[in-house]
Amino acid sequence: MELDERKKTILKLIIATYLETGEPVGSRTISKFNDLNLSSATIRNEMADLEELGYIVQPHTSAGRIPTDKGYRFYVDNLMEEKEEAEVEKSTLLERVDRMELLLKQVAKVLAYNTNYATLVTAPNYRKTVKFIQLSKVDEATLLAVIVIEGNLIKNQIIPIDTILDNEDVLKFNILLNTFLQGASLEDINLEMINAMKKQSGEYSIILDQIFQGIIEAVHEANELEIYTSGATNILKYPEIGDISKTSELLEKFEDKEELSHLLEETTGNKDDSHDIQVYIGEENTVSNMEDCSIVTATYKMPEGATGTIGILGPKRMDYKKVVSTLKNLTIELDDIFNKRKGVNDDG
Amino acid sequence: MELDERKKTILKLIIATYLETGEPVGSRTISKFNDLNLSSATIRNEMADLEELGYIVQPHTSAGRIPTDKGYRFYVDNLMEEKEEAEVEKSTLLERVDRMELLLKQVAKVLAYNTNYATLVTAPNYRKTVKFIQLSKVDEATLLAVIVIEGNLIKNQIIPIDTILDNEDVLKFNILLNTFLQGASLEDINLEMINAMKKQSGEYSIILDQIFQGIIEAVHEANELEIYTSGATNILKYPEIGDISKTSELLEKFEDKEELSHLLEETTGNKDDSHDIQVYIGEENTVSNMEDCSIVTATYKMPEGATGTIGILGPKRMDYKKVVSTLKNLTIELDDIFNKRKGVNDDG
DNA sequence: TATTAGCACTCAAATCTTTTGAGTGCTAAC
DNA sequence: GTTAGCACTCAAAAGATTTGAGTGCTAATA
Repeated sequence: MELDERKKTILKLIIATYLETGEPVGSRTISKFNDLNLSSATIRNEMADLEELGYIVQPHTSAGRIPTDKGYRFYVDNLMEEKEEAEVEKSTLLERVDRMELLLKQVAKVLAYNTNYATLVTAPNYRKTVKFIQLSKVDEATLLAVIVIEGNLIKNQIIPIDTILDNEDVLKFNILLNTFLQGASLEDINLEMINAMKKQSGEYSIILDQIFQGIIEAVHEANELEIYTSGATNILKYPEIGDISKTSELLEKFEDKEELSHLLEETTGNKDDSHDIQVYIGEENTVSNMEDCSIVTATYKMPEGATGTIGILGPKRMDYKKVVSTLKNLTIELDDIFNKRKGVNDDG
Repeated sequence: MELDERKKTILKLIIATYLETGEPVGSRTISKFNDLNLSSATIRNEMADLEELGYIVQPHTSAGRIPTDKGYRFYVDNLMEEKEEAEVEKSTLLERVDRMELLLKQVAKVLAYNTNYATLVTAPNYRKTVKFIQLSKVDEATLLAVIVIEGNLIKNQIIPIDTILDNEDVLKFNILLNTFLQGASLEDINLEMINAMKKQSGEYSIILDQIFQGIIEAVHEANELEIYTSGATNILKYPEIGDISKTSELLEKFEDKEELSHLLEETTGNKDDSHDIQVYIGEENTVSNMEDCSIVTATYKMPEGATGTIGILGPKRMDYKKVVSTLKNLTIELDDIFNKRKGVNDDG
């Protein structure tokens, strides 16, 4: 059986009403919509069909209907038209920030504030290259290495050393490091490369080993997938997600970057949706404890084709319209910022 | 009426039992302790006295007794002897970290993990002086200022500039900045000082203004009271703290650094306790929504007399013994680290 | 005089019972 | 195909009952 127009209308009304109220929707409620002009009995018949088709379900015999995952899916794919107005207020919220890290933190925050859901943002998976390295003497026993990576990601690393270095030594090391590492991709920087570099330069000393060790650590850190989250406590606002213990587990999961990257991996696999917005409803994602949640992710693009993800985690009964349109606006804004930034760097 | 020994013993047993079970404690339970050899009737009489004195209270007529704030207070001050054993496992948990920021984050984390309460740690209020400043060219339009502060607190600041600088300029600025600012206290670095410095050096340019602006911002940031927290979700584990909405408010408060610094201010005012451990029980702290919580804070010391605070936020029914002893051990360890570090810096 | 056994009493919490009402499916009429 | 009507269902709310841990008081005891 295909869904005819009337069934679609009724399904849409049921889901929209349920999204608003959170209560199972009965036939009487739907029959009251003027433009429908159908009695509750007719609605009941239609509802029985919709239930048979798996779009809605009764929590118990004498209750109204609530959407199934399949119902939500159909709603998101076919029935929901997006809100377009909300654009005005949002565009002012993102301040220009020239450090990617701070920018993405802010994105997560703004989004959580706007939607009242938990949000997560990953840095783009761009090829991270070293802009430059700066080695400085902090005191007799300590060096500081600062590594600036394309996108102004900055890593500081304290390097304890055994030997006292004079400024000339430090300068020499600086030149050595930058000669070899400037422009190098972080993935390429490993022990072998550094060994090669040592050989080629003819330099060798224990100090150099210590310094390289520090650089490797910093590079390793910089190369880790960063995930920025915000609004975790919003999860508490939606009791349907579960009892305290379930919510608590979910919250802990949300604090665990490992788990989150796992989640994002899973939810950004297939890019079949328009505008790169992905909606994962209920059990469509297989992470445990999240079967009562939906996850909406959007992909933003950097000029060189690198992409990052913005995600929203909320209850299945989520305001999909708002979330999708907010995400769209935000990715557009982000694309914009990255492209403008690129422009500044190239032209100015 | 004064508390005689027997009353003290009984009060102690009541509170200790309540801390374990979380259930109101009845006379029968207490009378079963062998070394007491009293009937429940006698205990009842004593309990009636203790209630009249305000140390315990009945949640309802036919229930056992639970401690009042006054009861907890007496327990903490006079009845509780501390656990001393737990030391062994803890001392290995703190890795040596040479950046204060990372160290304090780790302290918060370790403490939360050990106690299952929410924890907060403030950086010490030491006189922050500039160790050195490093200005580097990121690209044509951008400088990076790195400020290293005593205690290896590192601040990075991106400074956009209008004019192209060559390396010589940057070097010149570096020397200028370090000549004037090395060893300066952050509080002293403000616009006036910088203006004076400009005058005295005879340097003047728009670039310098932009650089100084950036430095001032970074200094300002570095000078803010940093609070590191961990284990916020532990709050969810103690249902007695309140229903979801109350817990949620508490959690949000715990994410708000402003609020937390307010809280810490309040709870570290009077230092009358031994070993600088402060216990604030229930309504003893006046922050709203925290009347069902207790806060235990400890003060750690840096060599120059600067101090910082470690705090634990948990339910009134908290394992005070464990918390106090854990905090003591941790402050000792911290004192140790700071003193050793100082040693390294001075001697090696 | 302090302690205790005994007993009637209290009251929250657990359990069971009843009522309510929103909602359904089915049928017969339109 | 639509709808009015009606018997039926069942979760949730409200009410009634039972249970049991705990109390305070009194009178007997050491």
